[in-house]
Amino acid sequence: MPELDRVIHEPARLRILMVLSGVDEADFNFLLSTLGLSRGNLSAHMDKLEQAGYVAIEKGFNGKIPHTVYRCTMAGREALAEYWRQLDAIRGLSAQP
Amino acid sequence: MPELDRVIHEPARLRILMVLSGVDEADFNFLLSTLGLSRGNLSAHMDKLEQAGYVAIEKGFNGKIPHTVYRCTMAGREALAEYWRQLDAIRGLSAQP
DNA sequence: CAGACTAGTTTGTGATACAGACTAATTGGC
DNA sequence: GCCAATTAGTCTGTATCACAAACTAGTCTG
Repeated sequence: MPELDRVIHEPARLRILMVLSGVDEADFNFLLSTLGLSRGNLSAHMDKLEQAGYVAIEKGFNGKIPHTVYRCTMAGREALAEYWRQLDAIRGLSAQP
Repeated sequence: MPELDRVIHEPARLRILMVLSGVDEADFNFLLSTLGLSRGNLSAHMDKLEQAGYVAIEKGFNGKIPHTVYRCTMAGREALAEYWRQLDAIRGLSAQP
């Protein structure tokens, strides 16, 4: 029985990964406004994604204010592809005459 | 921002609904062996699905032993279809050159 | 009658999504 | 210079929830 990756399965993180996988890099505020999460929530999700090795976090400064940039790793892209495969498998679970 | 139906989004329940939507009716043990859940877990999920109005539960007896049959309701089928639509929307979130 | 099995349900627990409080630094008004 | 407000995140408290183990109710076997 194939199991869905719970790190990716969470809707907020799924959206984050989908956005990141299409965009090369994104900063905190971009994701914040794109996804409509609270800051605390976004921060927590990015932590999880980093711990899973799915995103890389680069902390720096934009002039004098802190600025964090997120990037989807190769492992993240692969896990995401695998996730969609598993979901397709489930989707095929119903239809047969 | 379209939100995924959390009742359906849980992998165990998604599988339950996919099976039920393709099968007209199924009993406890069939789902148990098909999905490989614990009895407690399956029972709890079926409760949730019933409370959401996605499955109908019919309790009866098979001879003298209790026998419960589950059926996917129309609302369940619609919610499931809507769920896949939302997921497709998310899936289209990344890809464009 | 005692022990084992069947079909579920209830309960306890550990994990976790989310938001609101908090920190640290910067900028603007007076 | 100083107070307030803003920015960029992080930390903490809470309420939910998936899961399994224990339990219930009743049946069957020896």
